[in-house]
Amino acid sequence: MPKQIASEVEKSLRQRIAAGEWSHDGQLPAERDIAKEYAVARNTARRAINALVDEGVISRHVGRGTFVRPADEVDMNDILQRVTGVSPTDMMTVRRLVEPQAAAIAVTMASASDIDAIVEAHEMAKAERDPAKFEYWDAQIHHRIFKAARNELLMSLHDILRVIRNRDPWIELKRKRFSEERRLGYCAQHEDIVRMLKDRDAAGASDAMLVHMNAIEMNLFGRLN
Amino acid sequence: MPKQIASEVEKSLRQRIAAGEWSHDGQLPAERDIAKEYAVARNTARRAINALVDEGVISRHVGRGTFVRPADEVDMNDILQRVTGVSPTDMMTVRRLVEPQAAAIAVTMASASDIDAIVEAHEMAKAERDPAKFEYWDAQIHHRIFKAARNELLMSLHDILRVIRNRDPWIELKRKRFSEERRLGYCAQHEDIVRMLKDRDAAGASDAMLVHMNAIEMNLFGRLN
DNA sequence: AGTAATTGGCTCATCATTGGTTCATAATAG
DNA sequence: CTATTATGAACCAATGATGAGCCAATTACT
Repeated sequence: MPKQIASEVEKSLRQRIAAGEWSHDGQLPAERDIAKEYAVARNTARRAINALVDEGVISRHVGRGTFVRPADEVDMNDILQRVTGVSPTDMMTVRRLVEPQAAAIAVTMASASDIDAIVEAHEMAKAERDPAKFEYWDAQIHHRIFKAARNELLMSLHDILRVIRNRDPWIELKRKRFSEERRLGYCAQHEDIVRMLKDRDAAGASDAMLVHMNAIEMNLFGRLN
Repeated sequence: MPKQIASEVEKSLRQRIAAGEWSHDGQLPAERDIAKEYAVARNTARRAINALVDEGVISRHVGRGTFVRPADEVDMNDILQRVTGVSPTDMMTVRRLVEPQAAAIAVTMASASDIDAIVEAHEMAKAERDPAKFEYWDAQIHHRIFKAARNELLMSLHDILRVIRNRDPWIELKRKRFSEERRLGYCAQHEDIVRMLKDRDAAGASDAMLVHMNAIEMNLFGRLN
């Protein structure tokens, strides 16, 4: 029964690596030997090893062998830990840095349907007076702009910012500083951004987004940093 | 007797799933085996299973099997999983977007000792001809510039970029495109950046960093995107 | 310097397993 | 009788595992 033997092998290898079995010189046995040890085909062992390589746990070199990679001085988990408690000021600084440029890139990369999707989110936000739902469509506008930039990494970075902003302290902050007046202000700013995107005006989109970021920051802190 | 046998089976399966009978690896027996176990036709077992799939309790995959649906939480780990496979082009786009601005912020936020630390890394890089060690100090320069910007989030984002670039495919790419000539070019560009930082020239630092990013991109791809 | 051995990279044909689908037939409920 | 459900069988398509072979980079040996 072919029940993902590869992932079993992968799990086992990961454990053995973590246990330091090959920490002496960092070299794992040859693929052919690993396959023999687990009594599987070499291709199966390879798939297991591939997963670990993709994860960055090990590295391979033709003619030399497979090696345990020295742990990054900074690993993803540490970053995770740090990033969750980031301050609103830092967040806004980064947003002000990234979002206008993302909008500019979106201008050059977006397809017509990307623009349509952004416009749709904007229309939804305009029509929505309930704070929570407006919040959702607001986030969608920004998300879709990043998506329109067609850069996976950029999108992922934006996702990280979003996740942070959905954490508890942020939700409180946003709720307290929300008003119908401000909602209308945001909508007007979104309108400008969307127009620039439609006009394919990169500099204009970037500027409009910066204005929007500044408005958000003013509303959150009562000042710019 | 055959009256709603399917829904009897469905009920039984639902119970067994809830009881955690297959929670080990989440895999249910093959349809043919379930049918055999309940002594019903495969189609009957299928109808029972269909109901659970429609409910979202389980999911099926041709050639693999039927699985208890893992609770799907879209969180930070998923994002980080995604970013690990990002393309060099996307990476350089983001670096070109972020690093010049980070340099500009660093100009206004850096303490004297922050600048010293950057200068030190630069001196070390200049003195180091071994590719791997130069690579290290090169990374340190950029890292310390981000650190000088004194923004936790910005630093974390940069760390994420670094971790990605320390993955295997990137290491290969960097190694192949490395030469002493290019090392000297990088050093000269670093020199410019450092000078602007010392002079507290934000626009100059940003420009110098952009020049550096473009040089890296040229070396990696032979062109700018 | 040149050669052989080792090692990862890659492709291919093949097989077994598994869900996806259809169909003709039989049994049961209303 | 009619409609629904169950049965049993067959075939399809996707997936994963296998084993074999060859290539290319690197190392080790002569």
